[in-house]
Amino acid sequence: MARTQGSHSDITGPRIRAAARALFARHGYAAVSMRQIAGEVGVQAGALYNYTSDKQSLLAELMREHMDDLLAARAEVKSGQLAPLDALEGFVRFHIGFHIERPDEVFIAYMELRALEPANFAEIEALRRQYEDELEGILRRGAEAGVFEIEDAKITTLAVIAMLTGVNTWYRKGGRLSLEEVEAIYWGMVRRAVGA
Amino acid sequence: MARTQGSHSDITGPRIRAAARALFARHGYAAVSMRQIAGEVGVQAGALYNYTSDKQSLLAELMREHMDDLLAARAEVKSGQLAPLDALEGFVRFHIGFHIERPDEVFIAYMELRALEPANFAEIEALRRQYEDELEGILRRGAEAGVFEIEDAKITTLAVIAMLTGVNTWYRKGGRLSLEEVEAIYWGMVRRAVGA
DNA sequence: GTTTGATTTGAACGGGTGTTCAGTTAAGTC
DNA sequence: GACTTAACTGAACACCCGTTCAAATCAAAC
Repeated sequence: MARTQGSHSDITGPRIRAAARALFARHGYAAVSMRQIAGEVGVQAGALYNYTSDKQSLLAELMREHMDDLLAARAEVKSGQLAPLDALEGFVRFHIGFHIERPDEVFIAYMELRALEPANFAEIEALRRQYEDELEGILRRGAEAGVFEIEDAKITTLAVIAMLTGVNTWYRKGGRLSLEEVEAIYWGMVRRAVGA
Repeated sequence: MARTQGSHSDITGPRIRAAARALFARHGYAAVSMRQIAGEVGVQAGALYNYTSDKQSLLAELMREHMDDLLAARAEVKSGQLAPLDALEGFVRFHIGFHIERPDEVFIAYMELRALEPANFAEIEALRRQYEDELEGILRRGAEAGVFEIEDAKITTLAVIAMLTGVNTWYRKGGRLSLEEVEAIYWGMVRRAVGA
């Protein structure tokens, strides 16, 4: 056989990315083979190369797509027009809500950075920096306005993001707490941590 | 040739563990081959099997050693005799100090859990739970005594640990801040986060 | 100085790796 | 219905994987 019945790039392409995403998240980039991904899709390994130039690009594209989604979703929030405290609350709730919906993407974005070749790493890292800069801006504005009490804006930014992203290590849908409750708990901790 | 001059298990054994630790931390367990580890030590791959039964055990032993060190070091602190606020400050400073000195071990312990076979995973996870339980105990004691204001002890525990461990993602020796300054900044954030 | 035991080599094992590509078949077009 | 193009197979490529083991050599003990 060669081309299979019902085959179409609009179907196979997304299925390949979905399989790669799930497998990379569960086992790690290096531990997943192209044949495993292909097997999950129900296709031979060679067929993957109609959709990606190589394994590295497959990973890099998944990461770039995730970071683009993140920045695009965040860009819809006009936090500059809000008071620092409201802007910070918005950021905390946005971060938790967005990340909780995409556990696989988040896991890959944080765990597989070292698997990226230098050029891809620089690109993804720049996008991440861009996201962090938004939180840092909010913190600086609040500190200048005297509503936040922080020792170091840069470190507070990293500490808050580390704390928030940690949600993904334990949160499971249908668990003890609803998304709203989780957001409220973390917002309480962040608000107090910045002295507001 | 066979046995090489000056070879001795007291020397080769630690060198193998050190090489594995460094390589696993930098590239990840799955991406590192036994031949790479052997090459770093200056030995053939077969020689590694005088020191470990297989690759998986090499990883598991590194992790267990790290967790044992962590728990042993922590056991020297008698936090139960301290007031909750002092106990919490001690925990925060201990965690940062201990983790900052062992970036490779910490990286492996957090990133390679998924590379562990079920039995090894359960063992390491139990040790980690043990460590987290200590912080949770401090938080519960403080909450009952009315000196902490927290919504959920379990989640606060995980949030604080995620925040503290995040130090390892950016801290570099000889950087802008001293260990003492870093500890002070994080202690400030944690103290406020728990409402004290 | 000989013997014993510890340590390493080097080759081999079976199998898996990412990637390429000629050949084949289905889908879409006129 | 003939033709083009899109999609996929299956085999092959060169190489790397973890692990084993007889043979060789060094260190230590007597």
